[in-house]
Amino acid sequence: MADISLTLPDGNKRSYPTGTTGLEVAADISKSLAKSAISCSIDGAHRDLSTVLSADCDFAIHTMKDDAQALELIRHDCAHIMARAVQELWPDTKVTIGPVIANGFYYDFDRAEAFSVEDLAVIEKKMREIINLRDPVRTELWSRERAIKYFQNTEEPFKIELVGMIPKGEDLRMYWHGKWQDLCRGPHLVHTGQVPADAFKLMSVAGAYWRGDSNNPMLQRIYGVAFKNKNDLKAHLHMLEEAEKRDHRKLGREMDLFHIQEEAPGMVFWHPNGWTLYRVLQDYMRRRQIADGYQEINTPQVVDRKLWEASGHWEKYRENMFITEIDEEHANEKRVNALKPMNCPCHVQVYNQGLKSYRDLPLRLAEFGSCHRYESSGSMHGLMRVRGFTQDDAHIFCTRAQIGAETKKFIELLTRVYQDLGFDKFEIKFSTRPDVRAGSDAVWDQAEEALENAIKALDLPYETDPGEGAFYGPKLDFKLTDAIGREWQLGTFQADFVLPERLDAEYIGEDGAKHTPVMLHRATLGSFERFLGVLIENYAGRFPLWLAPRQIVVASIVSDADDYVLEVVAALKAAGLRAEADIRNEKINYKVREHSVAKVPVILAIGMKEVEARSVSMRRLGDKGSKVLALGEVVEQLQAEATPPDLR
RNA sequence: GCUGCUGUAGCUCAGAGGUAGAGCACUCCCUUGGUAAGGGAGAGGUCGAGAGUUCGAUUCUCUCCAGCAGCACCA
Repeated sequence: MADISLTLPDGNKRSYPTGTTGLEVAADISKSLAKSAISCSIDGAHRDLSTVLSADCDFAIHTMKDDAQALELIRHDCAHIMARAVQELWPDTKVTIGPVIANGFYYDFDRAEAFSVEDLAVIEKKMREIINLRDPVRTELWSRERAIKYFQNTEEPFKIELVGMIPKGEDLRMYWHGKWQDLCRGPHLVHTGQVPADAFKLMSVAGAYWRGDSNNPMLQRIYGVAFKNKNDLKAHLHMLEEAEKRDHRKLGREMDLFHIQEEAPGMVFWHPNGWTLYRVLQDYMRRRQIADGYQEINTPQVVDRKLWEASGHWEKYRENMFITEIDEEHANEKRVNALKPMNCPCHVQVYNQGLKSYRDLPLRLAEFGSCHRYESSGSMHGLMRVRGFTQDDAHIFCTRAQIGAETKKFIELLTRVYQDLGFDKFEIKFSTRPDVRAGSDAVWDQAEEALENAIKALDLPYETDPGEGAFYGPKLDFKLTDAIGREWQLGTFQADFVLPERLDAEYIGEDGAKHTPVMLHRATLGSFERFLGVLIENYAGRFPLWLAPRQIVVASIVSDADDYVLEVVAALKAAGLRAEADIRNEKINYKVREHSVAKVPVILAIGMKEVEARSVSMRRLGDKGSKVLALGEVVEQLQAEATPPDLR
């Protein structure tokens, strides 16, 4: 048999007879390597050690020290071991798929009875038993027919469907550990004992549609996390606990920012603290936008269906709209109105008042527009996904030639705003023309080029999402990652060739003829609600002074200091700071603790020493100690710090 | 919308077929204490809503509403 040549990662070459397996190579290199090996890479592709080598290649043996490969295998094998455990415990369960995901894995099952949280512990126990068996993992290539026949016998309808989905000509691979068998592309570990028995945990059960389609039956998905060792698992669970602590819903309650109640699902009741935060952010955005050439407007929230029919929303978006019908008893005429789900049609109405010249363009109309959308009940989530919200919306009416400059201008604004608010990193997604679209290819060419060139000119990284643009134009989406690692699409920038035409927007060009302007829909924060949710989690409630709803509490240590406390509060307020007095009959320890828990950034403690010296003892949130400073000095320092970034 | 779970005092949660309990918060009293909980007393609940079973339901059953996790959705 002819030899094949393997190039190892260190550059050395070794020759073996064709038909040698990865494991045999490992054994040939060293006995200990054979023992610690978990998988191999053949020309960069991750494979089982049992893979038969049949050609010259770059070859590498992986051990548990190779994080990427080790974690992939551990998690994937965990999914299989879980599936086996479940089928051993409840043989009537049908298996489907079980992929690796961030930090772990899941497996989707079909079973008449629901898995309970208590079942998870039972399954975990069974999984440990399987791991302890150290069952060797065996694999074979099967023909399509044989696989289908097998799954018909074992009554696994989902697996039969999967076989049907695998492209013709591709091999089907079967895996076994013990008697348990599954269709899988692999690779897998050498034996079940290689999965660390103390580094995985089953986390939750939830429904998931078969193949992600809501027309399909719902399966039961069990989620698990798995790591290389117990410490990594512990660290991950700890991270989850920390993430839970900064959940904006929890902080919203603790910091008395807002609440949502049954009578108005998905609508926010802002409390004084939360509304202060909201207003500080809104005032900041308003200044930034006006400085950038926007004009602020305000448009109606309840608008006759005729406008929504004209804009196309009635046809395309009706199921997400709140419709209001006027009570016939009180109306002469029956009208059907909708709460606006978007501001754009109203903005065109403002644009349409009076004839516009090309000299008026670009015309930037901004509105903190209150919108309502009927979101499905299961999709709502605190402030992140609500039914009533306010966008920092604006529409730029411009010529096609102006798209590029406006794009660049907007991205610059957005970058500055995100930086000011503590987000240094965001991703840009550039979505190009979909198959079904309005407008000529020439117009799309021009718009796509304008958007892309703007990103390039600013030297920002972006990724292109071909075909994901709206039917009316290409778009840019701006995504932030929050503290819990979730990605939120906040900012957006969309070119629109359709709506201005539908709603008869026009301008007189240099040539004296009427033209249709391009409309650029854009939002920086997206909605105040969602953005504040992200902001709360990003700062874990510990806002920089300029954003903090409660900035300073001045607390007396003894009641003889109360008058001076009130004087200090007055001085701080006069300097435009948000300050409160705490002259309750409580110990300073108690006051410090309470205001620290409430995440007030600055506590000024006042005892008789401070009264006499006309000073204050300043404690910053999170600090252990305090600093004594002259009153005037503190006012000046805090005032500077509390100045919004755009006014510094 | 779908699957599962949950809904008891302002908050976090315990509880049982015979109309309820803890801690914190709140009110009052004592305490004037120097940087993350001083002590005592008191008040506070139609046990998410409706229907059914039962002598009796907050507890069991059903329906609805809301929340949570995930899925689907987010033109």
